[in-house]
Amino acid sequence: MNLSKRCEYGLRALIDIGIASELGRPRLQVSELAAKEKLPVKFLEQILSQLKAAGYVKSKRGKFGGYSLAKRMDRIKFGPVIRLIDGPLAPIRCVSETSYACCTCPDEVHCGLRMLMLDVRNAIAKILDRYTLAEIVEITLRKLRRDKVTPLFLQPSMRLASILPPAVSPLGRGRPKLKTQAGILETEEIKTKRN
Amino acid sequence: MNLSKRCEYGLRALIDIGIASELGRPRLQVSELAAKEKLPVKFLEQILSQLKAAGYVKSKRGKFGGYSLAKRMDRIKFGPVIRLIDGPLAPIRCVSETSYACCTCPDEVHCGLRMLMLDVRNAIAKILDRYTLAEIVEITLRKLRRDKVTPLFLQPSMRLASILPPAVSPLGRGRPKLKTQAGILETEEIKTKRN
DNA sequence: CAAATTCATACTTGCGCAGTAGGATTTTCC
DNA sequence: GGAAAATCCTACTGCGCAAGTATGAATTTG
Repeated sequence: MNLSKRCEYGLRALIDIGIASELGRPRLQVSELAAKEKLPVKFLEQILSQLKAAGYVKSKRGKFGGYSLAKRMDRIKFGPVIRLIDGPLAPIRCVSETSYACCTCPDEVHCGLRMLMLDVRNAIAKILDRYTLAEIVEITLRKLRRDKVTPLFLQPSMRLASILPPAVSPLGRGRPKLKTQAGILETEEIKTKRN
Repeated sequence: MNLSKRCEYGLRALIDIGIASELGRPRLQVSELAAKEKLPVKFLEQILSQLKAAGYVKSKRGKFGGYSLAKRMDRIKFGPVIRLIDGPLAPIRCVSETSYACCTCPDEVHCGLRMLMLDVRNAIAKILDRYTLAEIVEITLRKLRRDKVTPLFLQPSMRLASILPPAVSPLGRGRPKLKTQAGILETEEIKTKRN
């Protein structure tokens, strides 16, 4: 049930670019991204290259170049990005929608494990194929603003509150609707219970 | 989001032993299990050894030996078994309940990826930590009976319908309650849409 | 004792993850 | 035009782990 580092970094980058973009800096450099998230520059470079090839980001070369989003944030769902980098969401191939392969079991129709894993796959896909980058960015910004934290790639002169006054998006769009399902993302407080 | 073969085989074995047990054959040999699911004998042997060490099955050595369940089926949940073999359910460690590890990101509280993955983890755990072997076995048996299929490790002389007459469990317990959530497992028909 | 089983341990083989390395190409500024 | 700063491209590496194989010891039954 693991997300690869490669995929994790890729998603982090997308979210960061999305946030910066929403705050008026549509383009970020690989070195900035790597610095913020503390990850290897050259590795991230590769990942962004892959995301570019898949049409999620576009780049500008040379001095003051960098990466920006290639499509609208509300059109970027997480499921497809993860599938691109890590392969199918399904725990086992015989329940994959996008890359089915039959398994070794004698009777797929009456396979208990398959039924269980189909449920798991659907639960995962229900989340990852519904949430868009726009929603995650919006929620993150709301939390940042609530706690008066300034994102790192903003110049200290740029204040988050002044850039994004409460309840008004700089893009003029209303706050995205989040009527997906009962999830952490909808709640204001994240209860971080560990053990 | 992958389940390892090792884990898959282990779960298959548990389910098979559970089914056989419910049908009056509480002990199965590794060779039988391997033959039914078409998987390598020695590999499966290793896996069962691990499951034994963890207290899920017990074994009898020598001629006519084999493996049987070491605890009640309704006490065996899938989540812990998968954690045993494959490690944490969480896609990234910073949202793992059972083996948390902080990640490289600068601000865990405001990390959008973390919020998303926490939702995914919870969705997975909600299924795997709720369903028990007893429920999966019951559902499988019901489907087998409905379609008049005889499990392979039954002698042809043993008829499924005679062993498990409709709506009456040989153990005398009623049919398990499945009020978990809307899932494939509850529905009678599995819609196997692929593409 | 012989056959059939589990038990224990070691070994193999290949692949994929997580990077490194080095240079080519493009863009901007002086 | 040239230097600096970025992306782009390709190759390479280390190494850990998944997925088995292999061999034999210990145990149980007939």
